[in-house]
Amino acid sequence: MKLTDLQQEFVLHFGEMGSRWGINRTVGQIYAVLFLSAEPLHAEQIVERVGCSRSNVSMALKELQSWNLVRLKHLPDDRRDYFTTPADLWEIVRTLVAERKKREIDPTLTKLRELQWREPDTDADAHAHARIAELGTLIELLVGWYEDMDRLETARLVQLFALGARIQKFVGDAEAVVPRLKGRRSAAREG
Amino acid sequence: MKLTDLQQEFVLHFGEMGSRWGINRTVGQIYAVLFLSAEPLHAEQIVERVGCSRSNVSMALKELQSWNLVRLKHLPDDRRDYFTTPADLWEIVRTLVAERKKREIDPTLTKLRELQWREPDTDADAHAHARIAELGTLIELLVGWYEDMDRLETARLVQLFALGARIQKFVGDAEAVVPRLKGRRSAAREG
DNA sequence: CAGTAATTTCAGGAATTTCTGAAATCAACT
DNA sequence: AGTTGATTTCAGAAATTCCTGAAATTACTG
Repeated sequence: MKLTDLQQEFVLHFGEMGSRWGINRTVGQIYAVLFLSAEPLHAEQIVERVGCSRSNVSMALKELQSWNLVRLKHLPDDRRDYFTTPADLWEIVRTLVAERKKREIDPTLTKLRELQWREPDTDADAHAHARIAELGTLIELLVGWYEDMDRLETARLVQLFALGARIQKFVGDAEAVVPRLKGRRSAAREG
Repeated sequence: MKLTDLQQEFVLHFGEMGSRWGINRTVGQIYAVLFLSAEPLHAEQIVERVGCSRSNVSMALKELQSWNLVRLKHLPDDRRDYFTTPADLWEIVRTLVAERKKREIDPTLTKLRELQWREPDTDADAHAHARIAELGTLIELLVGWYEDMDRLETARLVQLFALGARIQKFVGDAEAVVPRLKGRRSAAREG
């Protein structure tokens, strides 16, 4: 089956965006095809739709699997591998964020912590050392927030995002009632 | 001036991470050098520190400027361009998120909206069309939340991130008092 | 305007990434 | 074990990205 114009355009767009998203064109296109398809697809069907070589599809699927972005399925009496993307878009978002964090943030956080152990050698190092520490603290704050959010049920997550800045109002109110909220942070997190 | 071991290691790390972050090694290294430096640096000083060609530094700085990640300074009686990164890390985070959104999200959102106009051609298209619409809605929700957050003062932002999941408690409470919060969303956003 | 210092541009070479077809591997069935 | 069909691996070709040195440009100075 060939793609409709609508689908074609979506697929080509994902291919073009691929490089900005840190994946290559084929991977982007294949993901798009799977994302749009109502049915799981096997490799040969993907070849038809994106028009690249069979081996390229194989490699791209491996890449998508390493990102946990596709699921492998099997049909009865058919030994081919079929692939899909999750129906739930929030699951996709969670996966995407988790994987990007793992690849783009975690190695740096590890390195920053490692560098913080070092005593600053020289005077000029003092500033650099402080800067590294500050960056580490900031990233830890953001990662901690993310981990908190990731634990929430999707319904709750949607609610918070939909609230947007109006969340502030509640926090402001609550702070008046429960002062020194910040001080309680680490204790509360451990629970 | 050569870099200390501490600085060298940080700079090399940023160079290596560059490809995962969608920038090249030189750009990553130069950013790292500027980030650590207590003083603004001119191009020749950067060449000394990262050990690449003068022209490469020029191109990399242009790239960093296109990301708004560096600031240009001038010293009295010195016509060279000096570069720094903002002292405030939250400003850096804001810039980074804004630029990544601009490059990685906005073009796709535009495309999705464009494709939603199209009538689904065939039956198979119906599913694809629905999927595209769903994705558009999700991204709009996330972008709306981001824009809301971006309007907040940094102190407020830090407060919210530090709260993490405990924010939920307040929202839950508030909902009991002000029901049908969701329905009020669009009206409130326009304010 | 000539001279000088700083920066930018750019053609082409180096390095890296992506893609392909052929061969190898794997797994189910006889 | 042998056959068939699906998938993976991999060496090298193709494409892309990155980097350099030389030349051009910009902008200040005397």
